[in-house]
Amino acid sequence: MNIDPDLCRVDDALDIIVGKWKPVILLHLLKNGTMRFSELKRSIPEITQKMLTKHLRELEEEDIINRVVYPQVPPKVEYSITEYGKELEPILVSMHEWGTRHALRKQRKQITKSS
Amino acid sequence: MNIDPDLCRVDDALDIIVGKWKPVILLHLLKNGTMRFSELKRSIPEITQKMLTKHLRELEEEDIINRVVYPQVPPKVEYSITEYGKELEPILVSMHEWGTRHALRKQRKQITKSS
DNA sequence: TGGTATAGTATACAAAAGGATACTATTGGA
DNA sequence: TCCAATAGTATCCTTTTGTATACTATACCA
Repeated sequence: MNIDPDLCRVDDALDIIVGKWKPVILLHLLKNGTMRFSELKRSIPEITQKMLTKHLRELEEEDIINRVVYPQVPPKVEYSITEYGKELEPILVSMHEWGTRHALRKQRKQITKSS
Repeated sequence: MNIDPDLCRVDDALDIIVGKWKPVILLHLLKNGTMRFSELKRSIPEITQKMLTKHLRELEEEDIINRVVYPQVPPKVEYSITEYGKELEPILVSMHEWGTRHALRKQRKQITKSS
């Protein structure tokens, strides 16, 4: 099956997935169901609050995740994948599988090069 | 099936596919088999030579495409997908399909908003 | 003799993405 | 009375990515 390059919609999908922390955010939510902002932050220690907020907002904007604010102090905000967002899972899985093979291949290439 | 976010290899795959013109370059090569530099350039009129060269070099570096130089003047260089690179096709196809649905969804959202 | 074609490089610049750090409001608890 | 916890903003800076434009070598053709 061949995609006509002029009607290519790959970029529409990439726009959603691309972002330094987006895949890992999505995987955490797919794995754990519902998570608070602070739980996500703790699960991805290297991310800054700014980037976490930014990526969550972008994913929410595209209906990939839900954001629920509880009006209490200190604040509580919960994030979860939408049903629509779950349609991304097979793509993430196949990218993870391909990426795993690719990482191994590069590793082998390095070893043969240095020997 | 759940991917452990800490062992996530999605980014390894994204690193290869991401780049403003990479998907469209790959689709052209998947569709047409072998193409010369100038054919690709003509097929993607808005791309600059610099970006075409850069993306082709990066794809070559990762064994996704082959580059064959014919020692003649004016120069002739042919590009084609490697067998390994063809393993990316199912991922591109599913991203294209998801992207198509997503574009339609956004379009519908726009229409209902404006009416 | 000068123009065309090919597959690039080189240089400078603009825009987008990401990072570091400090700051906010509010309430309960020590 | 002061500190901790939560979910953010605001500001400034650096890095990465992409664009614009000019330039190259060489052979063929008119």
